[in-house]
Amino acid sequence: MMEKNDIASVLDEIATFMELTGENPFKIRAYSAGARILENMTEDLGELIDSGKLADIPGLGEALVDKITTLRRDGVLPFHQKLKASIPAGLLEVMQIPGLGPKKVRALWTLLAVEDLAKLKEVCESGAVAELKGFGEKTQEKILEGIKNRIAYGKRHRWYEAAAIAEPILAGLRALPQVSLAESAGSLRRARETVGDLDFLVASSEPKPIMDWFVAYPGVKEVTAHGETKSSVRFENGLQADLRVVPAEQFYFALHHFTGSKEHNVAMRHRALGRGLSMSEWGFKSVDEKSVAPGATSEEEVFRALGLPWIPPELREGNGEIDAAEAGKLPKLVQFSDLRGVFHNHTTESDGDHTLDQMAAAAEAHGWEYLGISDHSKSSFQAGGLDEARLEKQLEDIAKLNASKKYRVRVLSGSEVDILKDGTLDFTDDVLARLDFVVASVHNLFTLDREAQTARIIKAVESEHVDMIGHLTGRLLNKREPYDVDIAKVIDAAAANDTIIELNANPWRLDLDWRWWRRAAEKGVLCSINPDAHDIDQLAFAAHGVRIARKGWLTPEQVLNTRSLPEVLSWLGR
DNA sequence: GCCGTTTTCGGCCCGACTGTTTTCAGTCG
Repeated sequence: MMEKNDIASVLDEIATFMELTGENPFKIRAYSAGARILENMTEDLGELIDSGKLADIPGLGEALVDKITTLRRDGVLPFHQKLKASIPAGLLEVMQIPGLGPKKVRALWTLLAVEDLAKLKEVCESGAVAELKGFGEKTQEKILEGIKNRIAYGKRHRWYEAAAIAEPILAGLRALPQVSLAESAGSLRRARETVGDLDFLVASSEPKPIMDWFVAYPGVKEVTAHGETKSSVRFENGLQADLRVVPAEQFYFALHHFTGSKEHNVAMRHRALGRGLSMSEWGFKSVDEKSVAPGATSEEEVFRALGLPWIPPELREGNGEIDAAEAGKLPKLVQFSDLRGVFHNHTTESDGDHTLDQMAAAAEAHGWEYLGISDHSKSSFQAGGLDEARLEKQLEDIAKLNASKKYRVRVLSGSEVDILKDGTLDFTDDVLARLDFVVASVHNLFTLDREAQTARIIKAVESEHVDMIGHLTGRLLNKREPYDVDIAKVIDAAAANDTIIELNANPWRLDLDWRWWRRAAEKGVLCSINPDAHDIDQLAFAAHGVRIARKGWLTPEQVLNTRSLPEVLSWLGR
């Protein structure tokens, strides 16, 4: 049986193959769109298929439903296999080289027998590529450069790394005298966990000096485009950045357009057409050309023209945000300033870099009412996990610190207790009962099969003393895949047992993923935005968690640590 | 391949930029 994301990959592969065979572009788009739908779907695919409701999803017609059903059931699709057999597998990688699209790859394949990157490199180095019609010296060089850097180019960058590059550029753009408005757009503005490239948008009537400043920015390794209204550069680490300069009256249309997502824009354009307006990054145009189309001096006005309230960028993923906006049901999203404390933080007792006292001082500086300390338990030997005696000692230290009234922040005693292989915990119930809160996490046996991993975690969810489950899937962005766990089942168990699921705000983790939170919250699962800080600076990771919570449609009411200390203690039953 | 108050065919976003060629095709977003 094949899972959603694997089916999506097959559909994407079909789309790429069809590009190479010169299929109808709209047919290709339908397959790609189908893949995106599957990836963004949190409903159980098996249930949708069984109930016949898969076909109700816009974008999935008879043919795709049929193919998805076959893939899920058989794990293979004859249509896909046949297509695959007709095209060299290596061409998929060739397609990834910047500047190479289906037409050029097809030419390389049919005219120079290029079937993989090795052969591509060879024919570039021999000069054969530059001889081809439609190719030339520059293209040939660019391909070689692309082969050399393909790993760096292909990689998506974690949000905070992209943000660190974007912020000074944005500040620099705003400081230029020719610039009246500047924003960053794209997936950075939508707060995706990873960012493919940076999109800057500037309003100005004098683009040239702005473009010149941008392409000369320190750290730019390569200028891939330098035009009147658009320039593109690439930085040392492979991250690409685009800058577009538009007249002020187009700025908010362009900002909306380049913020995306693509799916959101498609839905917005569709809505505009229903109101007699054609919508693009340039603005509205009246379809009948008789009436004057509305302009916009803010993003709010873009939405208002379509009868909608402003939709926060985090929600613009084409997952029903427009329907919700129309119905007046957009969530009032949680904000960083709503947080009144944080759980799940470490000290020097286990693998943290700062002492209990230092962590408390740092939490106080954030203005928080409480700070939850949860060092590792004894089985996490590699992290200096605490045994019962050291935990006892830490309990006393925390009690003393609180009693001293040195800080106004109340330190809550906890443990990040290991979930053992069979789902039992690293401490016995009587030990756990003495703590203010308990986070239970998996730190080993990442490769257990789905059934065993799920059962193990659910057993912890059901444990009387476990208040929250830490980093549910264990993923490290760009580094380690999530472990194989049936998240929907864990969510159901968490709802049934009043167990919180953590939103681990470490920017490598951002776990649980934003795609699941809306469903979890609808089922009644409470979230806790936990920095998992291992030093005083990492307490600020909570901000990353807030962004992901917003992406997951969460309101302050659905997040435990927006509550006051008395409310939190009451919820914890202490 | 999908969709439909323009409904079973015919449209599906389209403009900027580059590199090639010399007026435009291909790529990208």
